[in-house]
Amino acid sequence: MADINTGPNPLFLREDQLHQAMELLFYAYRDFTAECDAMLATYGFGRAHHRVIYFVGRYPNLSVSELLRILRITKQSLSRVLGELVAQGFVSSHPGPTDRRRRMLELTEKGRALESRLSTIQRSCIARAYREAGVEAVAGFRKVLLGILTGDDRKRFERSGAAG
Amino acid sequence: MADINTGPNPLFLREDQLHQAMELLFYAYRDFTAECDAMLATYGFGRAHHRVIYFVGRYPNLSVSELLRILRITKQSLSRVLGELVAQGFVSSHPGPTDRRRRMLELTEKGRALESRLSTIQRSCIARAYREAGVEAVAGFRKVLLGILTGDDRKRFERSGAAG
DNA sequence: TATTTAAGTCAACATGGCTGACATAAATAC
DNA sequence: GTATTTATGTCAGCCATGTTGACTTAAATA
Repeated sequence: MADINTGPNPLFLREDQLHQAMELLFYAYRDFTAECDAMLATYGFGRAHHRVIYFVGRYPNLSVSELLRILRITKQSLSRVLGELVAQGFVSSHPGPTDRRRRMLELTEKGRALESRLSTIQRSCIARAYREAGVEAVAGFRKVLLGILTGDDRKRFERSGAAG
Repeated sequence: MADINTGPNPLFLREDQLHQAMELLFYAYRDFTAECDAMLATYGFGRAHHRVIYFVGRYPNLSVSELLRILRITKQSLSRVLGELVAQGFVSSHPGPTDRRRRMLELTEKGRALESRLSTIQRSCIARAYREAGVEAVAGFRKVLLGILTGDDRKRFERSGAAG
């Protein structure tokens, strides 16, 4: 079997590159979440709480059903973590102005403080990688990740200008 | 530190771009794993089994402790899934030639078949994204992901030429 | 021979997914 | 105006996969 790296077999090289990409994604996700997980643990929270805090912070007045669609989990699963966050005053939940069945979710002051601490950790992680990799690398990074997305999320990103 | 964006408000844009990167990583990981999870379920396996199959396939004769270091889980956690895979004949485990305490893990024929099916799914996902994004984008993608890695894994990748 | 190392095992527990069934209130259709 | 659908919440239980702590065994090594 041919050499993995600098062989004269471009097809095999491609296979190996794809394999490496899969692995990189695993390692990157693992390392990207590790620090926040440790921080969250000091609050008695887990990664699931982080996701809720993140998306509610990013899209204020998100409804429960929209959050469910983003996270792709069941409402029973969400209910557990969201319930804790609301009960402990990190997230507020109010009836929507037009449709009063919908709950408008928002971060409270307390929630924003936690979100900020978590964001700082992850931003510094991404910022460091961006700085080291350079501008063109960043554009490529975003482009490839976008290509992996399958659903509506992709369109949302493309609209918001992330593809550039 | 070089500017990442060239806008009228580089600081704000940068913040937003970093936020978007975090979100992209979440969506990409979610979509990247979804199809395999469904396939694994038909075998009664989960994502944890996939990781073991993947790394044992990629690094034949891996020892248990090396696998633990890669996955960053406890041996008790690993033992559950690895035990199932060995018991059901997907992975073989033999004493090492020099140090007989070490177990050399390998995929069996059956294991390679499953690994192949899973790889096909993920490779096509990455391959599509690569194809759409282009060669330079791919190099940037790998470069940024590498920058996110914190431990030894990074060195291993750089040695193996993944930095492009 | 004593110690360390690699691996395995048992028990108990936490997190965060899942399904199914059911309740309530508000919007909407007929 | 009643019937239905929709958004949300809740209870109960199950499963996958992570954790800690304690202990065992066999092999390598000091």
